[in-house]
Amino acid sequence: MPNNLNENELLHKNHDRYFVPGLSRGLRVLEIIAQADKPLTIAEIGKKLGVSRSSAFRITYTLRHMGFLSTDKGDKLFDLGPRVLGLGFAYLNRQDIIKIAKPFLEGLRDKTEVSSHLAIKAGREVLYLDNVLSKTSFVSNISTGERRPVYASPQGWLLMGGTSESDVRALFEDVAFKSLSEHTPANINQLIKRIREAEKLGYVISRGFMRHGGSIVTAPVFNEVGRVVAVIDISGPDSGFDFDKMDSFYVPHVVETAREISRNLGFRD
Amino acid sequence: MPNNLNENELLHKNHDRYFVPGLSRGLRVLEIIAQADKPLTIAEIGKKLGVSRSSAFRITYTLRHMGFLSTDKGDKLFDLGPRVLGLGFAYLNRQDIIKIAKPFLEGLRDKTEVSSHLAIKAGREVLYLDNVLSKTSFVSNISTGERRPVYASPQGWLLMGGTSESDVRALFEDVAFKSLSEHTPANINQLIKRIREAEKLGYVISRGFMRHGGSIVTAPVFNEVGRVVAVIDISGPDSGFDFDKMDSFYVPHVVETAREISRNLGFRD
DNA sequence: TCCTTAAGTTTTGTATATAAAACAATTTAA
DNA sequence: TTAAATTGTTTTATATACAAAACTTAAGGA
Repeated sequence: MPNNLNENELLHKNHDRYFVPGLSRGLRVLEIIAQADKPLTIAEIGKKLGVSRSSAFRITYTLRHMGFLSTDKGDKLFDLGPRVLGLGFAYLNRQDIIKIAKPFLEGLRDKTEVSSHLAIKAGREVLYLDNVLSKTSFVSNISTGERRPVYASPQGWLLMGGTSESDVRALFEDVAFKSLSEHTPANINQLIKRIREAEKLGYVISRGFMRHGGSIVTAPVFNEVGRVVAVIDISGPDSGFDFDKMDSFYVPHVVETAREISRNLGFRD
Repeated sequence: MPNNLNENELLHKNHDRYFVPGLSRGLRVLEIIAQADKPLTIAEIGKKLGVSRSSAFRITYTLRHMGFLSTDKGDKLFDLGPRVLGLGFAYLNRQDIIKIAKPFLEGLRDKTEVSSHLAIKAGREVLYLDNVLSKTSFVSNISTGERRPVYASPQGWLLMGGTSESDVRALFEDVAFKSLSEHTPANINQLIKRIREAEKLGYVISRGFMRHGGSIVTAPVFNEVGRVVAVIDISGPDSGFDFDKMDSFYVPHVVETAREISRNLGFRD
């Protein structure tokens, strides 16, 4: 994984002066373990991080004694510890937008009978902050905390609205565009086109996206200075939608709900 | 908060040799900000952490550039950044407890015909990790990812079992006890009483809790060292329960299911 | 207005965290 | 079974992270 090394180098070269390397590396160890699909050894961690075994040893030692990492009985394999949990949920608890949006999402769910969601942009990913489950078709295939690539999701395109072309290019410079469906843009130029279309239209409808038989209607939420700060959507299996009423029913409801949330964030049309 | 300092000292004295102080302090900055109910300045962070302003500056600089902290427009106030979210949810995804508990929760649902749930403690909140819907009485009013205040829920009291009185007081020191029903403790003393009762009894029955016409039967799940790590419950509208069979039927089933899950986590009575 | 205090930033000498190397303990291969 | 390779741990010389002090800017108070 040369990516890990590159990111490390990049951070070091750019912000050398005040950087605390031990901290940076420790947090990246947590993410490396989070992304790995199995517990890792010290040697593996060191290799992925691009540091010596002795340094990896000291970092894991610190994290383990603090409760951010746990080990198996032999102290050979490191996995995430319970102390990391507090951080993620503390973040969620402070996002006022969740509390503000909640009743509107519930209203939208009740009107459309489809699960509704709230998401923001976190780096190159769409991050789901809340989901309100449909009462009729029980399930949503998205849960709070889940992430999707920005480039490959309609919510992501809306969230990039208002971003300059050069900023978009900078953000996706070294990203491989994997084709997740026929709608996935294959390169940056196609992505920029999608972003501009979504921006102009003010909503996105997607059918058969990311997985078979799922559909999405999504619209942007603006803050007091008119920037896109979040998106809401209704989504679920195709069986939950009446496709004849897409433009006349679902879209207006989603767009209007997004606008109401925006107004509660201080947005004035 | 002298606690922060003490913990720091302790860690240093005990494990001096291989400790990475920058990492330890950075993570504690994240937790300090997570626990604070407002964004903090560099000076405040330094004070709470017990380090100089210049060190606090370097730590926040590092965390901010990595996306673990965000700042307001003036770069004066620091709050948690979106990157922390990934860590918490990665932990949840790996917690075998959800997979281990699932079949037992389903069995409990089938026997009792009431929706069953799994929850853990996350800070001052009860966090629902899984719900298994009743097939007869329509819905559960709880969904995965939802949170309830620890002090106001029977599950929360059980989850606080084994916690010392002083730790309980510290945790709820600055919490306002809102009365959510006639069963809600009105202050810390009443809460401690509830916790001890729940701990002694080994389960909690609650009728008309949190909302009209809802009941709960809940019991604790223990890990291999006998600590409470989770709770399970059955809950739903009163219409789903046969109240004559509370003690003879529902309670034994819930308690026994909790014990089976505990055994699968390594607990030995 | 000027003075005082406080907070953020930068510089710098020094205490110390770090990576390499050595060592110990496993695991793998022949 | 023995040798070679790999991994975890300890030591240690040195590169560097740290706290203090200096500097800069902003906020209050008289």
